This record gives sequence, structure tokens and C-alpha cells, in this order.
Amino acid sequence: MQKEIELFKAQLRKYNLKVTQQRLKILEAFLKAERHLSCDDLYRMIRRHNSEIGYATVYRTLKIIQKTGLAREVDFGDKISRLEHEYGHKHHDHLICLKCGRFFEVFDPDIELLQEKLARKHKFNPIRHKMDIFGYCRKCSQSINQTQRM
Amino acid sequence: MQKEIELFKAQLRKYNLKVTQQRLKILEAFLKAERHLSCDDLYRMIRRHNSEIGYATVYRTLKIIQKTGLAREVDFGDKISRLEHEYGHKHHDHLICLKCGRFFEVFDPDIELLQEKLARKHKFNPIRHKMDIFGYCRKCSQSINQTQRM
DNA sequence: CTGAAATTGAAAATCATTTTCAATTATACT
DNA sequence: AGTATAATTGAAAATGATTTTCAATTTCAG
Ligand SMILES: [Mn+2]
Ligand SMILES: [Mn+2]
Ligand SMILES: [Zn+2]
Ligand SMILES: [Zn+2]
Repeated sequence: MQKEIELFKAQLRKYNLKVTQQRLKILEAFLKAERHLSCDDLYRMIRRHNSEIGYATVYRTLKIIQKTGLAREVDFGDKISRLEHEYGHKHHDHLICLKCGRFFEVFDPDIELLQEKLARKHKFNPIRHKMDIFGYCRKCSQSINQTQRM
Repeated sequence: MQKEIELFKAQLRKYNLKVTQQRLKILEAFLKAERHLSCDDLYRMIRRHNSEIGYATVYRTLKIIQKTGLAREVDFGDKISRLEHEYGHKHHDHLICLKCGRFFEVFDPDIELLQEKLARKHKFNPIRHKMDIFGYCRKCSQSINQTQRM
């Protein structure tokens, strides 16, 4: 985590942004937290321990965190912007449960390769991609079957 | 298109919804239009020829069109809900140009197969998925290279 | 220290989406 | 056709996440 903090400070200086207590608190809260949180999630978390930080500051700091490559936006189709840790994390895709909302991070090198090929076939220069599979997780699949039986 | 209209009417009756001129006008505009339009897009299009239809009606009718299986929502990551024709259209994924905003519909059966396998490997029951590859289309790739040369 | 420039937080603005409600319309039934 | 009733309509307001404004405060280079 120290590495991320130093990287963040370096990036701030690089862009003539100031290293403030608020920004550091917000970054630390983000790094410590479970992943995939919205601005509002993080704001509430911080509020519990420190009510001195405003929503706008959390919002703005999250934008900086994204720009510095420490976070990336994930989109679960509910129109809410959520962030996950990016630094030191490899690319992955998601399995998202339609019932309980839990998600699983997955990676398949064969799919990744075919995605590259597919793009090239269309003379398209791929930069990034997003693959989300929606369905029912093991637990929810079971409970759905049980419901149907009743 | 007549087939879609009949299907729509049948669905309306099935759900005790009324067949109104507004609903039919909106459906026709949707079916005739280029794909991937937002509620606002469609509202503006309709307004050009018929200023008697309110935004709320377009909005509500689009919801019905989705429910009847004539449209599906596509998500290009800009938080705007857009619809594309669904009836008689096969599943496909998208290549989306980061520069000009154009998109290309693609389908790769090998990827689809691997997606199924990946889900199963995680005991996950897949229902639908979304795969979007963002990058630069052929034209934009060229113009970017030219810019860099200058 | 000091001053210029950046930051902060409360509040307001924005913007797509969704709901409300009184007036209007579609439809089933005389 | 006329009537009852239940659904629909459109303007306007509400919503909710996101983004901006601005006066007061803080950072930090010199
Ligand atoms: Mn991937
Ligand atoms: Mn696919
Ligand atoms: Zn589940
Ligand atoms: Zn392009």
C-alpha cells in the first residue's frame, strides 16, 4: 500500500496538484476497502471515522485516483460508477449474479487471444475491452431450482 | 416490420395495455431508425414529424418495446441507455471506436463457446453477456498515425 | 514567512431517468 | 352508438447520481 501512496504523491506533484490530508485519507480508505465501490460508498465509509471530508472532495479525489492508474471503473450495468483497484492487478472480466449481485473475477487467456484476433480481422485496433457474463452463481442456481420445485 | 407491429399489438393486448396511436407511432419510428438510439434521440426524431407526442410517452413506450422483446439495451459505457433492434437479430458484440464513436457489430462463435466453458468452470449459470472492445477503427487508426507523424 | 495558486466543502446545477396527476382516450359492454 | 371504467397521455415535478460553483482555507515554492 505504501508503494501506491508514493506513486499517488508523485503523480500529484507531476501534475502540480497538492498533497493534502484529505486526498491521502481518501486514497488510504480506497486502498483498504473491499473493491468495487462507488463514490457514495467511499464517502460513507470515510464519514464513519472522519466527518471532516466533503463528498465533492471524495468525488474529485477518485477522479485523480483513476487518472493515476490506481483504479479503474467497472460497470455492472446499473448506471452507477464503481471503482476497483487497478495497480498491481491484472486485467480480468466478471461473472455477475443476477440474483444476489455477487461477482467473480475471471480470466481466460484463450478468450483474450480470440478477442485480439477478432479485432484485427476487422482492422480494428483494440485498446481495452469489457466482458461481463450475467447469470446465476452456484448458490443462486441451487435456490432457484428449489423454488421451482415448490 | 409488419410482423413486429403485429407482435407488439398482441403483447399490448396480452398485458391489458391499450393500442394507441402514440405507441404505434413510436414503435414505427424505432423500427425505421438506425439502431442504437436513446430515448432522447427517438423523441427528437419523432418531434420533427409529429410534435404531439410527449417525452414521457416515448420513454414509457420504449420500456414496453423492451419488454415485448423487440429491443434490447446496449451499453457503450457512457451511462446513456440506448436500444437496438432485437427481434430477428442474432446476438452480437461490439467494437467501439474511441475516437469517432462508430461501432461495429461482431460475432465469434469460438469466443461464445469459451465464454460458456468459462462460466461452467466456475459453476456459474450464464444467461447473457456483454462484450465490448474499445479501440480505434481503421480510419481513426490511420488518422492517429498521421497526427503522430506531424 | 509570504503570496500565488490550488483545494476544500456546502450548496447549487446538471442531466438522464422516472413519477405524478388531472385531463383525455381506448375498449368492453350495453 | 352511447356509457362506464380503466388505461393513457403530456407537462411538470421528482429523483438520484454526478459535476460545478465559489468564497474561505490550505499548500508550498521562493
Ligand atoms: Mn478480458
Ligand atoms: Mn458474445
Ligand atoms: Zn448469486
Ligand atoms: Zn473511429
